[in-house]
Amino acid sequence: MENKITRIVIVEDNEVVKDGFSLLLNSIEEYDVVNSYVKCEDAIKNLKNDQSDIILMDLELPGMHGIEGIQRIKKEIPDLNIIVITVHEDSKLVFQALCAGASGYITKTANYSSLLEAINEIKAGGAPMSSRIARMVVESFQKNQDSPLTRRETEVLELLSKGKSYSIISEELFIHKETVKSHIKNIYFKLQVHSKAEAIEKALKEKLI
Amino acid sequence: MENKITRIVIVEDNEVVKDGFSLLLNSIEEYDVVNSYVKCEDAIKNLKNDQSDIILMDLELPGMHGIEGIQRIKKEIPDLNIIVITVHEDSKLVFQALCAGASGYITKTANYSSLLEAINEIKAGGAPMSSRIARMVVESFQKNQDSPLTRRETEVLELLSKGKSYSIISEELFIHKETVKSHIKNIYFKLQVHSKAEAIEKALKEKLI
DNA sequence: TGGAATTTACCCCAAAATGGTGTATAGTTT
DNA sequence: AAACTATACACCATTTTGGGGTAAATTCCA
Repeated sequence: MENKITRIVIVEDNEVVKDGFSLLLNSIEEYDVVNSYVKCEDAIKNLKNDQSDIILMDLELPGMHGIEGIQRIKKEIPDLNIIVITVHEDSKLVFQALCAGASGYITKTANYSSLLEAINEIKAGGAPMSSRIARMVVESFQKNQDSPLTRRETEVLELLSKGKSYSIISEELFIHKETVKSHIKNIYFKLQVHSKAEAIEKALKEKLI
Repeated sequence: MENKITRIVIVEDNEVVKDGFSLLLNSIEEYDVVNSYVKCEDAIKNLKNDQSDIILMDLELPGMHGIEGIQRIKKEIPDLNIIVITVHEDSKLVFQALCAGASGYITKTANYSSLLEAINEIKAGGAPMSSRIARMVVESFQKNQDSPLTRRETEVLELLSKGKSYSIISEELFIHKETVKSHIKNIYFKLQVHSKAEAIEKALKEKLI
């Protein structure tokens, strides 16, 4: 198992970076950069031929955007691991890439060692991320610990945000439907809103649920 | 900056592990284990006195559960970094801990070096996680790339899941209200459901939205 | 280029859900 | 003792939802 060669494909429009990565990785016995492309489209065309285990991918590319590319590649070969390598650290792109199917997200840095680490991480079943990205990802889970809502109200709002009606909520919480209504009245008052949609929007934005 | 001592608190009911960690960390110049506890309650009582930068925390503890403990600690001192150290890898606990405010989640292993790495990661503003945990976290973002829904249907369902009514959805998508209805009818048919709540539940479970 | 899939739009209708009033009691926590 | 929380009920108008149909324009892909 250990001496199987890891086949790598690179998609990167900056030729210098692309060739740099190729040289670096090819200089290592266990890695083989089977192909490298400047455009997603070309990488997708040759997916079957390349039979790669890992794709290193930039996001801002000529033609198809990297996010779209990730989606198409994962749709075709779900087990292929894609590592995004970019200069962008803005959260929108990060989450879009992860949603699209990226298994790692690292930022271009001067040192190549983090790239090698990332590839080893992926091979070990991990999800390599640079420090800041990892923190962003973890923080996206964290709830606001200073919610104005009580425990019960939060619970009700959570069910409401799953599209459940007052009746269903009352059944699931074993309380009267009118009680659910009371809770919702209080939620609306505390959040200063006047409808379900507004309440959910505000709750999501402030991470109350 | 670099020569500031990092103050660490340990909460761990296994005395052997607790003392092992303490010894290890105290043997390093820049770390100071200011206190260690067997129970969350005690750690919380001494939060102000301990003035720690980092808390290493087990989850299954006598008395208050670690998840609850994390919540209380973060509520009191939001900037305190908490690293969960446990044997459990089940996803529910991981996500609960992250939601509660943990900044890292590593599993107890034989080697201590990963513990030191984790602490360095945290100090560097990262979010240390063991490979499997990182992968779980990243996978939790990934959408199902084989959705039976079309782009537009997905869009409609996403808005529906935010509690928006047909009217609001139609306004936001600049289409007729009846068109929204058509999309929703098709969504229900494809997902084999008969209500909003069922559709959202199924969509969330199958990661269609 | 031609058929399939997608997106758009409309009709009817009854049941269900929502949101705004207002009131009130038991229990918990501080 | 006071404040907060969770519970429950009544009335009422408006909105929303879901089920039944139908059908045209557009886009995609083979």
